[in-house]
Amino acid sequence: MVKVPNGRGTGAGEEAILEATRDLLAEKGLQGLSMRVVAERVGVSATAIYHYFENKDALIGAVVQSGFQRFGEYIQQGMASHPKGSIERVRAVGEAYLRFALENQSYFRVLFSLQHPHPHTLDDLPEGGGYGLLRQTVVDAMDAGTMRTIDPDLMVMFLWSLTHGLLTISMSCRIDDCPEFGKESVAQTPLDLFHAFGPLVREGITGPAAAPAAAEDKIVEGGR
Amino acid sequence: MVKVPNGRGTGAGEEAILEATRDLLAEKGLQGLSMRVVAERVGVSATAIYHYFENKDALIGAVVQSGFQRFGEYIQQGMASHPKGSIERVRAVGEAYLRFALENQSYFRVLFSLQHPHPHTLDDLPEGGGYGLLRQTVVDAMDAGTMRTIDPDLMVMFLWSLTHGLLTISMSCRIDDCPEFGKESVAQTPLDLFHAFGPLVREGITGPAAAPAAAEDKIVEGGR
DNA sequence: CCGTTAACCTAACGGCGTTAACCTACAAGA
DNA sequence: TCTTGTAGGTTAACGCCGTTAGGTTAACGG
Repeated sequence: MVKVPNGRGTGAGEEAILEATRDLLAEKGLQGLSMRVVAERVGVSATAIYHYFENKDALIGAVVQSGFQRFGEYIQQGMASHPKGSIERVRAVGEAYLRFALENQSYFRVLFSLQHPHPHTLDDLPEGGGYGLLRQTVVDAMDAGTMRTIDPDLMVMFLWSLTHGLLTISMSCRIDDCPEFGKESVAQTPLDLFHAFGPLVREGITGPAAAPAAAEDKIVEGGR
Repeated sequence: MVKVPNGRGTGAGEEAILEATRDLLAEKGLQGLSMRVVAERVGVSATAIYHYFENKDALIGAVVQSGFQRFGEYIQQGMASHPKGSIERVRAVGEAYLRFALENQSYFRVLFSLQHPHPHTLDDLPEGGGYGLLRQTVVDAMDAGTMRTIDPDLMVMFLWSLTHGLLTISMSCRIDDCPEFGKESVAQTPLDLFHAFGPLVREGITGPAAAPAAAEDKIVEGGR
């Protein structure tokens, strides 16, 4: 049998449920997401969902999967904007990471929730949850000589940690109504901070290359 | 009136409730924490808690506060182990951060939850949630010349992001049953990774201070 | 002794995830 | 054509949950 369209009811089946769940997640966040509310939006009773998903966790898990899919698209788009092997491409991947998180905050909060770690491993995610893409970008840059050649996995973890940490710290403060997080002297938005990190990432925290002379009074770096 | 010990019952009041909540959080995590369970452990009815805390959120908020207190103690202990102004002290603060997170995982997951950001700003936390301590450490290092002199808040955000990101990425994978996260070639535990980051943090991702003539190489970045 | 009040209690409400049991339209096989 | 299987639902209910309302008790201050 080849899955005939619809026996009867109103709901368009699994995809309709997923879509409603995605929308509700984006609108109300994880708190405002209950089986009954999802069902109401789809136009079925709450228990109908259990014909498609084992339980609420599985439903959210499916949404998480598609969230990582979209995440991967952001990353790939970032990569496409700069030539292979360039350090700019590496930075663009980071920027895409930021863009995804900021434009899909409710998603991001669930994908990287500290509470119920959903997929459990990187390997059962599309593109390894973006890991594979970033890794390839890093390897290319090393091959091209634009980046120090070390264990690529170490480099990936370094860049990923930095970017992810920046985001999660920002979001722990509700990002918008937390003016204290970015102090006056420093860039305010995560994206500004990300750019301001540039010299530190390239040259390290001890100082540029060798010459302290290069470090005139304030390197604060305007960013854009 | 000066708060006479106990009118009557068994429970030792507010502190008993807090202690039970802390314990349950450490044992079962946030999921396993309900008003009724807390009450049962204390030996009172669920509604008794509402005489001390406005609601569940307030209760957890109080626990979060004391969690940050303990967090600050870890940081201070890390600082105390190395001389002021040394780069080792900066690293020790990061290590203390890791130690706290790994030894108090359930706590950490709540303190930095992406779901319900509890304290909302750094300023109404003891020690600014550790920010103040790290900042002082950084300023000392800059004064001593062991660290590049830039906007200290920028430096703090850099170091904090890196460490925090490393932790949250690890913990998104349940840390223990996620062997994939640390690939074979790379250090396995977050602490190992933290140490492995050392050269990258000090010298940057472009390479060790080999590059002599300042920045002709690939400093294309800068802005845009 | 009396009033106040802190520190509890029980009962209940509405919402949650989930299970059990039932229904019904349709496709396919006999 | 009739039977049967099944996909796609339904309602009712269970046991949790956070929270509210309202009552009770015991110690204290005056």
